Amino acid sequence: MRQVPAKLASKLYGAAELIAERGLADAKVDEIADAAGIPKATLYYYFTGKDEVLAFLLADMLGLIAGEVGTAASAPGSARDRLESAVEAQLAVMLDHPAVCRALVGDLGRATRLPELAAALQEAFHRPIASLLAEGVSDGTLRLVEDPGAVALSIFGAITVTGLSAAVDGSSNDSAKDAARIAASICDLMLNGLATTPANPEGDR
Amino acid sequence: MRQVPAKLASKLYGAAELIAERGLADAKVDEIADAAGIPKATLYYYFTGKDEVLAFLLADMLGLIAGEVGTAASAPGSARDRLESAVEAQLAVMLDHPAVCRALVGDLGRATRLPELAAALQEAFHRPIASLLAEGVSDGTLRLVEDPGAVALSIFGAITVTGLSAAVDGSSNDSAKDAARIAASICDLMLNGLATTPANPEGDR
Amino acid sequence: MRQVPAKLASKLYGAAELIAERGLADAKVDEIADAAGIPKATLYYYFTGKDEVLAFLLADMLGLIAGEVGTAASAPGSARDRLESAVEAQLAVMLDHPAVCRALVGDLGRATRLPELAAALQEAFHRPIASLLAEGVSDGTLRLVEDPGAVALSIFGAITVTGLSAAVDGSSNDSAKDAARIAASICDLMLNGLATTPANPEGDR
Amino acid sequence: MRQVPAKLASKLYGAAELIAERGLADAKVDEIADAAGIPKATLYYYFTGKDEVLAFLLADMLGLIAGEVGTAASAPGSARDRLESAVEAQLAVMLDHPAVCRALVGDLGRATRLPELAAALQEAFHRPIASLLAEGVSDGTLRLVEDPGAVALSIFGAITVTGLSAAVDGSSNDSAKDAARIAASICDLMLNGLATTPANPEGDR
DNA sequence: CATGAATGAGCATTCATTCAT
DNA sequence: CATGAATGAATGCTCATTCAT
Repeated sequence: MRQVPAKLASKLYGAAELIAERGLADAKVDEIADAAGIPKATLYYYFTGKDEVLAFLLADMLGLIAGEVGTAASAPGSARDRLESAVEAQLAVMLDHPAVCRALVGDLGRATRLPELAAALQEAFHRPIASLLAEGVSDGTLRLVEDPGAVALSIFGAITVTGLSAAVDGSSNDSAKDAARIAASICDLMLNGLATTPANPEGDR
Repeated sequence: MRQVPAKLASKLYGAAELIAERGLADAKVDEIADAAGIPKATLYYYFTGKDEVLAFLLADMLGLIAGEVGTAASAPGSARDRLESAVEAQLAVMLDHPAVCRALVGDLGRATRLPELAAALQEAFHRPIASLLAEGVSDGTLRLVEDPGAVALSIFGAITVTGLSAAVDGSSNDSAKDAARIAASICDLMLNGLATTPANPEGDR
Repeated sequence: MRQVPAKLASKLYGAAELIAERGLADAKVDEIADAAGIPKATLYYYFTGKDEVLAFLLADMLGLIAGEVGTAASAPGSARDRLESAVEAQLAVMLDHPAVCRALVGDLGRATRLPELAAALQEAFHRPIASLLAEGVSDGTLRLVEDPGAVALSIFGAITVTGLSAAVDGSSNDSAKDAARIAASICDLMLNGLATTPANPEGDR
Repeated sequence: MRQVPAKLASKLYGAAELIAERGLADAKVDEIADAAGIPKATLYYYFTGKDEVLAFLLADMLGLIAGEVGTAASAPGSARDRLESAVEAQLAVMLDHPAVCRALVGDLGRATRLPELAAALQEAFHRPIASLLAEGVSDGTLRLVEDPGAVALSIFGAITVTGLSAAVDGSSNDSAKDAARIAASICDLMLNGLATTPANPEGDR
C-alpha cells in the first residue's frame, strides 16, 4: 500500500455512504471506484486489494473518532465531567459522519472477524470510557461498581446503538444539538439511574 | 419462499455458526448447504436465494427471542422487577444461542438495509423495554425520564453489546450464570447510576 | 412413452403458444406444464422427457397438416388444380393454427438437427408438392422444369414463409379468407410467373 | 455492449459453425468462447450475455448479406435482370457462409421474438426484392401483380428455404456454381411460371 | 394412476485482480 | 504515474428428472 495522497483519501470518503448502504462485502470494487470518482485500476495502484481499501477507510474513520474522544477524555476537570464530555464527543463525531458511522457499526460483525479492527474499535470507543470509570473512582466522582468491564461495555453499547440509530434516522440537521441532547439523556441514565428509591445497601439482588 | 418444514428449519440452525463465523456474504451457498446437511438445490426449492435463507434464520431467531423476553416482561410483579427479568431473559437467550446471536449482530448492518429485519429487531428487543419503562413510571417503581425513547435505546444497546461481547468471547460454559451476572451489572447501572452524589435538582447539565 | 390420453393431448396444445413465443429450447418443462394446466410430474408419467413431449406435440401437429394437405392433393381434378388446392390447404391449416405453425416453423432450425422432424416436415409439406409437380407433367397441366426438386422446395418455401408471416402477424380474423387470398397470389406467381414477355424457347439461360 | 473490435468480431465467426450445429440455446458459453479462441470472461467484457453474442453475430451477418444483395440490386440494367442478379447474390452469400446461414435460419424462430432481428432480416432480404418488383413494373420488364407484398414474401421464402436446404446439404464444393444453378431454377419459376397454358384473361380463379 | 417434494448435474454470470501502455 | 482492457477463478442459481406416496 503506497502513501495515499490526501486528495485520493478525501475522494474515498465519497464511498462511505455506499458502504453504509450495501455493506462492506457487497460493495463491489467497481462501485467503490465509481462512488469515489476514480478509475478502478487506480485503486489497485495505491492499495493491494479491496480489503486494504476498506481497511484504510475504516482506520481513517476510527482515527478521527479516537482523536476527538481522546481530547474530550483528557481535558481538565473531574472524571465524571469528562465522562459526560466524552460521551457527547463520541455522539457528536458519530452524528457528524453518519455514513462513516453506519459503515463502521453496520459491519460491526466484521469486528468479530478482523481482530485488527476490533482492537481499533476498542481503542477508539471503549478504552476511553473504561479509563474514565477508573479515574472517577479515584477522584471520588463515580462510584465503584462490581464489574467495571461490563459497565464500560454497557455505556459503550448505549452510546453506539443510540448514535447509530440517530445516524440511520438522519431526520435532523443540527447534529451538534442532537448529540448534546442524546448525550444528556444517556448521562442522566448512567449517572442517576432509573430507580425511584435509592439502592438498598445490601446490593440490588 | 415456501412453507419451511420444521425439520429443515432445525437443520438450518446448523448453519448459524458458519454464518456467524464467516458473515453472510462470505458464506457460500455450498457451505451453508453442507453445514445444514441438505443438498444445495433443496435450499433453492424452499428459498428464492441466499438472502432469503438468512432472512429466514434471523427472523426465526428473533421470534424465539421475542417470545422469551415477552414472557419475562409480562410476568407478575413490579415493572422494575420485570425490567430486571427481561434484561436477564434477553441476555440468557443471547448466551444460549451464541452463534445465532453473533450471526444476528454480525450482520446487524443489514438491519440498516432490511426494514423488515429492523422492525423485527425493534419488536423483539426494544419494544418490551420501552413498555416496561412506561409501566414503571405508572406503578411508581421507575422514575420518569426526559427522553424515554433514548433511554430505552440505551438499555437495548447496553444489553446487546454486552451480550454480543459475551457471546463472542464464549469462554464460559455456564451461560445461565453468566447471563445473571451480567444482567445484575447492567441493572445496577441502569437503576442506580454511577454518581456518588444524588443528581442535583436542577438537572444534570 | 405411454399411450397419451386425448384429454392430455388437447391440454398440451395449450402449450403451443408458449413454444411459439419462447422457442423449444427455452420453454421450460415447468412452463409447459403450467401452460397445459397439468402437474409437471404428470408429464413425466406419460413421456420420458422434455424432448419426447415436444416430439409428440410436433408430430401431432404435423400429422394434422399432412392429413389436410394430403386430402387436397389426392382429390379428383387436374394436377394443376390440385396443386392450387394443396397450396390453399397448407396455408389454411397454418393460419388455423398460428401458434402451432409458429412453434413448428420458428424452430425450423431444429429440423436441421432432428432428422426425424426433418423427415416428417418433408412428408407433410414438401412431398405432396413434389408429387403434384410430377403428376402435372404427366397430365399435361404443368410444364416440365429442369430441376423439379428445387422448384418443389421453392414452392414449399414460398408457402411456408408467407404463411408464417401471416401467422406471426395475426391481425386478421378470417383465416380461411386470408388463406384463399394468399394462396391465389402464390399460385398466380407460381403458375404464370412475373415476366411480361413469354419465356424464350431456348430457356432462360 | 461495448464497441466490438474487428479482431474479436472475426474470431467470433469461428463460433458460427458451433451455433449452427447446436442451436443457440444448446451452445454453452464455454463452447462459444473456445470455438472463438477467447476467454469466456472476455465475451462478458464486450457483451452483456449469451444472447447479445448471438445478436451481434446475426446482425453482422445480415449486414454482410444486405450489402451484397444491395449491390446486385442497384447495378445497371433492367429490373428483371437485376432481380435475377439479386436472387443469385442472395443465394451466393448464403452458400458462401453456410454456417452463418444455418445459424441464422436455424434460429429463425428468434426473428419472431426479436423485433430488431426481424427488421434486419426484412432489410437484408425482403426489401430489395420488393423494390425490384416495383421497379420492374415501372420499366415494363415485370408485370403488375395483385398483392406485391405476398409475392415478394414468396420469392424471399423460395430463396431462403432453397438456400438453407443447400447450405444444410453442403455436399457440393463449388458454391458459386450451385448458387447460379439454383438461382436459375428459381428465376425460371418466378418469371415464367409452371402453367402450360397462358393465364386466362379473367384471372386465375 | 397421478403428483408434490426433492435433487444432481450443469451453467451463465460476476468480480477482484493484472498488466501493457 | 495512472488507467483501459482483459481475464482466471469462483459461485449463485436453474432445470430436467426422480421417486415415495
